[in-house]
Amino acid sequence: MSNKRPLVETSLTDPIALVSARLGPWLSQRAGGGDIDAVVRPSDHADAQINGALPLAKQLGCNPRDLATEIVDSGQLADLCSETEVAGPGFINVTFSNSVINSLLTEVANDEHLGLRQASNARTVVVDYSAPNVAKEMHVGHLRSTVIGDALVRMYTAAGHRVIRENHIGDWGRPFGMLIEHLLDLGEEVAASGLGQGDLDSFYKAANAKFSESEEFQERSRQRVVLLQGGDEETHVLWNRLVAMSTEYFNTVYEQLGVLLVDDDLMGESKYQPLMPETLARLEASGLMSESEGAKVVFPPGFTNRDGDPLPLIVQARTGGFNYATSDLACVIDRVERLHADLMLYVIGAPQQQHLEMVFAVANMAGWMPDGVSAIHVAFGNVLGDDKKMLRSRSGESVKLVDLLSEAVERAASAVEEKNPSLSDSERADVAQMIGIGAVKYADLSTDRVRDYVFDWDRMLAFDGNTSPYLQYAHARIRSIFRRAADDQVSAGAIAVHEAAERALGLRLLSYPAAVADALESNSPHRLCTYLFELAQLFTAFYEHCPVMKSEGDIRASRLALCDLTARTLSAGLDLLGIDAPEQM
RNA sequence: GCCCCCGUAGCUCAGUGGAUAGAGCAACGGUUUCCUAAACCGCAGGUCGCAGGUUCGAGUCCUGCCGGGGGCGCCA
Repeated sequence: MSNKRPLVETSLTDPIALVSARLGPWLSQRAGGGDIDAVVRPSDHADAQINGALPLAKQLGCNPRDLATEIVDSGQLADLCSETEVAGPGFINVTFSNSVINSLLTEVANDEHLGLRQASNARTVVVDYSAPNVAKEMHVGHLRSTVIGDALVRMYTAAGHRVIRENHIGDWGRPFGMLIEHLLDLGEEVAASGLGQGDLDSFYKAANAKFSESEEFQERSRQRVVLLQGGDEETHVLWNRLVAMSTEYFNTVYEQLGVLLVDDDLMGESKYQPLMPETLARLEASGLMSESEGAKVVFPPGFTNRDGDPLPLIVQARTGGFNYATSDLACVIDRVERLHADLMLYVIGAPQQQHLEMVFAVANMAGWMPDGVSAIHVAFGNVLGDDKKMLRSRSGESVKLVDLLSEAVERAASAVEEKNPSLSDSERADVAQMIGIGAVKYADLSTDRVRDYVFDWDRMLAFDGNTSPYLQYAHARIRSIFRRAADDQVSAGAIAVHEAAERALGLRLLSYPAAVADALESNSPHRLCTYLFELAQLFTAFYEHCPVMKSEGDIRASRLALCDLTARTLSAGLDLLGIDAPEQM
């Protein structure tokens, strides 16, 4: 039961949710018990359609149209709907009454959360995302994890949950012997000037090249790993330098990208090292662990290798070393027992699926994930170039994230310069930052995350279509109305929809909490993107057909209020995606 | 060989077991003394990869194929 708690509290201002809540108990009583979903959905045929009569009629063995009629005649909908009609095999098409829409809109307009309620049963959600490697460049592969994770953090927080961000950086393991030796060879100051300025690739590559060329360097590196793992003080000082230089660099990227990650969120591989022996001991004690080919392993059922034999999760290598399976298991223990996580999200690429399934399976077998605790792999696909292959730079290397972001801002700046020359240099720079970064993020968030997507500058920066600039522009247009309205001493008032375009816009505004819920429940930010795009389209239709400043009295006050609510909804929705909404552009 | 993911309009993508599968872009045709035309309206465009099955009802669920991508023991 505990894991059936809704992640987003049912909206009290969404008429679809109200109808659903109203009919649920009635249907349940009619069916003689059990939870019955009225299956209320937005409809092309009316404001909404109720589909629940069909499956229930089947269950009760009665005629679906008769049951639909019975539902209509029950009077349950009388105060919410101005029209109800039984259609087809047993659908009920409903039209919400304008007075209900008006009062709900006025209520939402006065709610700083726009109808989104705080979870009454807040969960503790750990979000594992970004995870760059120390002394290695951040590339487009980190973009997806960082951007999707950031959006999820913002959405869960907005829904009232306690969210713990964890940046599981790669700061431990075999390569660090080599990296520390290279640091010593270069001298710390030289290394600092390179790493600090974001030239991580050449540092790593140089170390790697030396490693493959020089046996002497290899030997030093091996010894250095031993020193590092043995807790040698001088080695740890050097290692700390290396980590600090990298994380400082990561922070500049996070700042440019506008994500919430800070140093307090760092929870690298190294942090779990001390927990590994105990993790192993607990596996041993549980009787799950066995030995295979010299390694300590656990065989979770249902996984097989190339030859069809059981596939082990290796928790201790033949050499005695721990690996990422061990640390991921230690991670589960830490998150459940120290952080008291209810829900653990792993924003990690799709190729890791089997590994994570095995880790979760073993953690479950060991009893480390009790009832009510769940772990979800929030998987994502690749970023592709226009050749439909993994995005690469012209030289064939992976694209540095910083280069990609600065190009986005440059492209946005020239677009803004062309379209709005009246902005000052500093205004243009600010706006270009919001548009450029927003475009990159939105392109990443607006399609189903599990699919690959094609990275296309022209499409993501277009001011038409399902893009961030389009949404930002819709917002900026509304804000410009209020700059003028301020001069006229007019203000927003109670909302009363009359025209079809007003009504359609108003209804969509009321479904903002449902859109957030949809996105959250499937950990799919693109559902929120789709909602915001449709909202922006409905706004432009409204703005086309319904004069705002040129209307008068209550109508103008109502339309101004609709404009204001739309701007706030766009801004809030974009904010949940980690995207800024400029006042002008 | 086994397992996972993806396949929807020319292109990029939405689509919660519900009615006639929708947007955007591109193309075509319109709208401009009008609040930001960076817009809007219209028109066209589909064997939802293929074949079975479950269901009152399948793009959606199940099975098998085809095509693309990925994974499959001591790196993370």
